[in-house]
Order: sequence, then C-alpha cells, then structure tokens
Amino acid sequence: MLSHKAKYGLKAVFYLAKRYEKGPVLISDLAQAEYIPKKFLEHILLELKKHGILYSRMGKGGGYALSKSPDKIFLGQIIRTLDGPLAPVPCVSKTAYVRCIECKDERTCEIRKVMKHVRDASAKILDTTTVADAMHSKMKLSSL
Amino acid sequence: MLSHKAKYGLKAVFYLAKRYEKGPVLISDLAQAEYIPKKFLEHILLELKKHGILYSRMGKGGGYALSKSPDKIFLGQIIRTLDGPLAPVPCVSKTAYVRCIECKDERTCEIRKVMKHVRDASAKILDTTTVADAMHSKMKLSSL
DNA sequence: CTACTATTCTACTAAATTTATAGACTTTGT
DNA sequence: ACAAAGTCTATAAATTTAGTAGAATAGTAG
Repeated sequence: MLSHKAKYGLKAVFYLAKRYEKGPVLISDLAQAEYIPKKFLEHILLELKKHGILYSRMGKGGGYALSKSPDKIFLGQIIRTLDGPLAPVPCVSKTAYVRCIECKDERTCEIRKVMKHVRDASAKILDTTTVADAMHSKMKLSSL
Repeated sequence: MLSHKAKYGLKAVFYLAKRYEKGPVLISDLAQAEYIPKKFLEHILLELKKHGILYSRMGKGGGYALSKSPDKIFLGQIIRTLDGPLAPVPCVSKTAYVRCIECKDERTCEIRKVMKHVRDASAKILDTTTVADAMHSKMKLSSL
C-alpha cells in the first residue's frame, strides 16, 4: 500500500501540474485545496524538491512549482522518493538493492523469483507513465 | 514492500510444500529451519490455518501441514491473508474495496486510474502463480 | 536597510502498525 | 495421568508513519 505521504505527494504534483507555467503555488494554498496537513506537506514538498521534481522560491511571490514539464516526470520517481523502492522485497529492487538477511540462498529463493516479476510489472507501468499521461488517462501501450 | 509476517508466512508455506504428504511439521522445527521467531510464527500459521491454507493437529504427533496440494494454493491468497489487499490504494482493491477519504471524486482521480493498472498487474501474477509453480519456477504465460 | 513573506531546517511528539514474547489453556496420543 | 503440541489472550518492544512547533534563512519591495 502507498503511504499517505506518497498519496499526498502525488496529489500535490498533479495540482502543480495543472498550474504548470502559471507561477509558483503557496504551500498553504496547496494544503487547503487538497486537504493535506500543511506542516506535513512542507516535508513532502521539500523531499520532492531535493529529488529534482519540484522547484521553489522563498519570499514574496514565492512558492512551489514543477521543475520540469509534466510529461517529463514519471510516477515511479515520485513514489520512490516518498515511499522508497517499488519492489515488494529489497532483494529484487533495481534502484535500492539490499540482500534479504533471512535468505539462505538468493538464487534458489522462490519468493525472490516471483517478486521479481511483480516488481517488473509495477515498474513497467510506473516508470513509463508520466504525470501528463496520468492526467489525460494515457497509458503507454507497453505497460498494458 | 511485503511485511516480515508475509515473508515468514511464504517461507513457511514453501517449507511445508516440500514436505507435503509426509506428515505434520512442528512449529519449532519450522521456526528453526527458516530462522523465524517461534512465537511470531505461531500467529502466522494460525492465520493461515484460519484462512484454510494450512491444517494442524494438536498433541503428540501433531504439527502443521498444507491443507491442500501446492498446486492449489495461490501466492496472492497467502499474501492477502497476512498483509491485506495487494492494491496500492484501497479504492482499487477488488477483495477489500474502501473509498479513499481524501478523494473528492473517484472517477476523475488520476492516482486511482494508474494504481488500478498496478494492482491488476500484480494480481495477475500473484493470483495465477501457485506454490507449486513458484517452486518449479513456472510462471503462467498470461502473467508475463 | 527594514519589514514582510514564504520556504527551510531541526527537533520533537503522537499515533499507528509491526514484530515479538509470555504464560495459561486445550487437545491428543499413549 | 502425563507429556507433547497447538491455541488463545494479553501485552511489550520496536519501528514507521503522521503530524507539530518554532527558529533560521532567503528573497522582494519599499
């Protein structure tokens, strides 16, 4: 399951995508519009900024905006930033591989084999669908 | 990510599958063999039993065993029993649908649309792959 | 250079969930 | 009756998730 954090983050990005190139949006406005606790949203936006998805400006006239156009931002990137790897088990993650401690032998682990397929299936969708795609309900054929 | 509980549960089921029709296995033996905390494993096995996946007997000569043959047990069933729905968001779960509270309009929610695909892709694998399939690395063509 | 606005950062706190343990109880076989 | 094994209830410990507070920093306009 996605955490609230990731859901909030996705909502925020979609909100900003709708206002792309219309100037920065205030955290307070975003929080109010999407029913997200403001202080919690601060953390989320900051993380997304640090990962290069958002851009921000301080001071008057400041706020948050997308750092690139919605058709350049993949959903997988947003989710990984906020919730960590897509993989169901760490030993099949491509972006954050970690060996499973309990695992005697990775090569013969039944769980690993199946979960690799699950990871690939999810990644195939989330790493080919952009924010723009999702807004217009366009899924890449390859992911269906 | 799968919880430890689900991982332990899967390991236990595979262990029992290897000993299918060779008489019941003691919790202690299973715990030791798979490096699972015994008391925690008790709960897990009990849940799997209550969901009809395992069978058990008390008293001398007792223990746990699969309640049906490994080619009749789907991985999705095990994971759902121990970790809940496969769906990344509750509003796209087929087995445990719950409306998202923060969601203004389900029909236009961008997150929902994409996550539905993700859920379907995972379910396609986990609900067509049996314990026997996983043991022999046989994936259904439909899930690839 | 001052006032104001808005993000950034650090440090918590609270709640929920997950993981794990303890011990009494029940069932079964001999 | 006794020992062996799962069952049940309760709770504790650890971790993660969610949320809050407030000072620090940066930018803008005057």
